[in-house]
Amino acid sequence: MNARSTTTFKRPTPKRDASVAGNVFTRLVEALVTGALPAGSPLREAQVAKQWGVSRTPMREAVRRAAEAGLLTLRKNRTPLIREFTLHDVDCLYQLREMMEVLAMKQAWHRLTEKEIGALKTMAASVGSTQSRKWVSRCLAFDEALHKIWFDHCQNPWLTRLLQSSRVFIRIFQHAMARHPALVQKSYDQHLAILDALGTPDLPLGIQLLRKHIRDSAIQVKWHMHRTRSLSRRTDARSPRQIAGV
Amino acid sequence: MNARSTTTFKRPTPKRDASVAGNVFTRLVEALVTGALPAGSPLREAQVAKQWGVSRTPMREAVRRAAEAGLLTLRKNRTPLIREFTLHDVDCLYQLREMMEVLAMKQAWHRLTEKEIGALKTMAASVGSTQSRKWVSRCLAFDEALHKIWFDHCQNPWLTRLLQSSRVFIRIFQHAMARHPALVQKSYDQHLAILDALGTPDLPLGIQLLRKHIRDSAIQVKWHMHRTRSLSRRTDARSPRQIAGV
DNA sequence: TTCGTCCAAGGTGTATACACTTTAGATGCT
DNA sequence: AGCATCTAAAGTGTATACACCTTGGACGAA
Repeated sequence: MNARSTTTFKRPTPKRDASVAGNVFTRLVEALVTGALPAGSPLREAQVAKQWGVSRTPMREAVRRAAEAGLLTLRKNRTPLIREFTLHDVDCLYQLREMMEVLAMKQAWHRLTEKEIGALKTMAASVGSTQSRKWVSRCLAFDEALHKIWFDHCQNPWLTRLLQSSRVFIRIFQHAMARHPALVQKSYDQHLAILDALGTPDLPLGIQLLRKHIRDSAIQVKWHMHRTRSLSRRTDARSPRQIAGV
Repeated sequence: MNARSTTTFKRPTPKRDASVAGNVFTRLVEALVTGALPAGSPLREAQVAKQWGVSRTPMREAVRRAAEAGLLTLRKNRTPLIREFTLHDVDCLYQLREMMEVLAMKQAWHRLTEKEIGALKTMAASVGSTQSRKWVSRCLAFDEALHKIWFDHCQNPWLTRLLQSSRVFIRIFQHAMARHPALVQKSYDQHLAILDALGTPDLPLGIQLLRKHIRDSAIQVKWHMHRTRSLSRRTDARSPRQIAGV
């Protein structure tokens, strides 16, 4: 039971965060994003802590942080549940995302340097072919880097923080869809269009493209959610219903 | 922190959280808002916990929550500091506030009922005269209730959460200014104008008034901050060194 | 004096013990 | 069998113990 600190601390070792709590939080978020800890299931902090070889204290801190972020739902004196997102949640979260990212883009637009944009274009060009085994992950990395540009240049650290938090939700929604090349491809194309606009002074175009991209993403997520849930409920595939609108 | 049911602005809300951690967090936020724990000073969790008669565990949870909200700054293995807000922070936070409240108002506009608006008008009329000892607190309560209307009706619980968090900052900024009747009066007047628009279908007018109100508030806060800091610097001639760093 | 070193005090980070609450299964009565 | 009740297991909430880090002052050497 005792992972003796005296014996196992023979060496400072990797220690990225240097804090157990921070590492556990990162690991928890990752588990939630990938579905290793599946939505809807209870999260017993003692059990997971034991499994991960840490005490309850840092585990608890991670759980509370995740709950604060909206990833878990807490009930008094009951074990936390991993949040299941509804279609309405998706609408809400993407509405906020659109609002925040548009503002960030406005603030950042005139501060972007040629060099950074060039780096992104290089990255975009090097995602490789659809066949490549790493194509999807490179597309997602490009996605991340592109959005990060206005996250980081919006000159509003509070907005940056909010955007980063919201990214976790996006990653959760994306994760399940990464298996559908058509969706990834469409997203990539839209990112390319935005990137092309970035160098120009045409901010309204950039905003328009960004809005469209985010709204289309929301629709894709909802379509995918609806489809997989229908499938999981009934074994037979029913006719696809229109769920595009709110 | 517990989101209370709507329409209960009558109740003083004794707020039994039944959880030490929750109560401590509430108390901590209150201390930060009122300045009982002054900005810039270190927050030693063991010390405050002892002072408040609780153990370090719930204290620590409260501290981490407050830090997550942006009220404290954490440094690894060092005692947390109570955040001091800069003029730029004010700009940033009010920019976000404007963005979020405008969206909330848009979403809520057509859902407000005559009854609720009537209740607000009653409340507005009953703030009493400027001379009344409770005038300021009634104005602030009216402020709170008015904004709460679109917080609660925006149909986006994630947005509601963000707005509620941001309210803490506003309260901090307001606190110091509550001693200036002229500022409270101006704010009250603007609130009245918004309330008058609420019943009408003229959403653009409402948004325009709201934007103006928020921007004016930001200016007042910054003006007040600048003024008090200049004063404190001049009178604090004893330690000229600590000013140089700013 | 001035600088460097060492050490103790005080603080955070983590582990563990304990108290209370919830829950599920066994038991007994009808 | 069906239902109420009791009880032990399991889980969260809180307190406390302990390890480590940081800091500031005493002390000695240059």
